[in-house]
Amino acid sequence: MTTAIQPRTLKTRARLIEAATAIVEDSSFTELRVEEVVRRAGVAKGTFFAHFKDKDALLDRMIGEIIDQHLDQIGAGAAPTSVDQIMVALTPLMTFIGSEREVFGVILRYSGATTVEEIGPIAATFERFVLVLSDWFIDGPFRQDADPATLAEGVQAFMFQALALNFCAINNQRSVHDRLRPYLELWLHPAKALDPQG
Amino acid sequence: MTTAIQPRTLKTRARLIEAATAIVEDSSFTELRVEEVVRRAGVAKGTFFAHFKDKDALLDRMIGEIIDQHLDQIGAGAAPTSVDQIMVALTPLMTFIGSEREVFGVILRYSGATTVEEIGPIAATFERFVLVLSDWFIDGPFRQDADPATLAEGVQAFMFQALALNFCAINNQRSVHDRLRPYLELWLHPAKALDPQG
DNA sequence: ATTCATTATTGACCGCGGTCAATTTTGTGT
DNA sequence: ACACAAAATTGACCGCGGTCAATAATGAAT
Repeated sequence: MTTAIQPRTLKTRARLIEAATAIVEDSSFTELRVEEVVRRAGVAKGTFFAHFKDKDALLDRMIGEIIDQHLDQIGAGAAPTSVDQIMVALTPLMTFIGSEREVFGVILRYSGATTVEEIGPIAATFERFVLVLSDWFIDGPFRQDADPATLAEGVQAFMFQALALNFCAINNQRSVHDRLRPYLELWLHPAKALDPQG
Repeated sequence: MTTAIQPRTLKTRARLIEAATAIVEDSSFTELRVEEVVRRAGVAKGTFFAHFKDKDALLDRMIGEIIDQHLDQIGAGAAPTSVDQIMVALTPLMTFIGSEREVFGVILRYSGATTVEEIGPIAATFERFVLVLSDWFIDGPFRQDADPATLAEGVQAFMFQALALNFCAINNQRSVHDRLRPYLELWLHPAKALDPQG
């Protein structure tokens, strides 16, 4: 039998990712073209698709890696003790997700996986997001009547709601921050909301 | 000056929409092709793009109309007095949105408008969604410490969260319903959640 | 009826993602 | 060294959304 995976393969894949990264640095995710990637990498078009199922799979990997780096930062800091601190902690990630329509689009498409075996990088980061945030809600100064993971999922939902509305010209006068804060206040401090003194 | 809009125009547009509707009935939104639409309508490809900015604009219109019909139903019924009743009321709309990945995708893309003048049908329905649901939260048996519109936006966010997770193979064992209920319970009945007897 | 500016339609063409049969490269057994 | 099968690469090709200069149809003014 022959070697299952050749060194050549890894080298080519690295070249493709390198080329793609350079393109994003030069312009943006939106303007990334497969034909430009293979041109810079010096390989044929077909080679690209031998390495990535489709263009989105490459973006999935690149964007997933960036999100993971943000989660490293989020997880490394001390657990927030207020909604404001939560928003400060989440800001860099939200800024990235909201930086380009294309990025937001890919994340929305890839937040779900088609089959269990094919859980992509982005989908994985969203599981991780819930794990990281759940820690904040165990014994934190936030509501204790709910499953921490459910609270984390709620924060995720509100984050996307705020970002989606921000991409919408009708109501993008308010910043993502101003939009997210009341959601989180009501979600995480229902008692305080019921009674401002409490 | 000449007539601003010719009868011919309306007729052609109607033929295009008719053809597209027939295709969706025959197959699905996913399999709708512009070339098939113009073939059935008996016009050239360029004509399509003289009537619709792009393919998404047609889908925006078709899907927006369907969502509007669901909102008619939702608005016509009596205001729900429990989370379960809310879910019953929202079920037909959620079933439609979750019926096809393509439908969900178009809605996510078009829930926001690029410019204020270009608020599309789907974006309009989401403003209407908030209006309709806000009515339920004024003087209803739900939390009274929050702006009704904010509560409605929260329901919207959770609806999308539940739908998005449902498209995800990792965790689609739970139904959309089972996923949505705890969110809404915690969102709309924080006091009850704090004290099960209350 | 004829002119003429405006509007609608046409279809060849392009961009770009994605496919696949043919070809080349690679590592292993002899 | 050589043969050979598996793996990697190639590039012509396709599908389909979208463009645009050229052409045709329309209706108002005369």
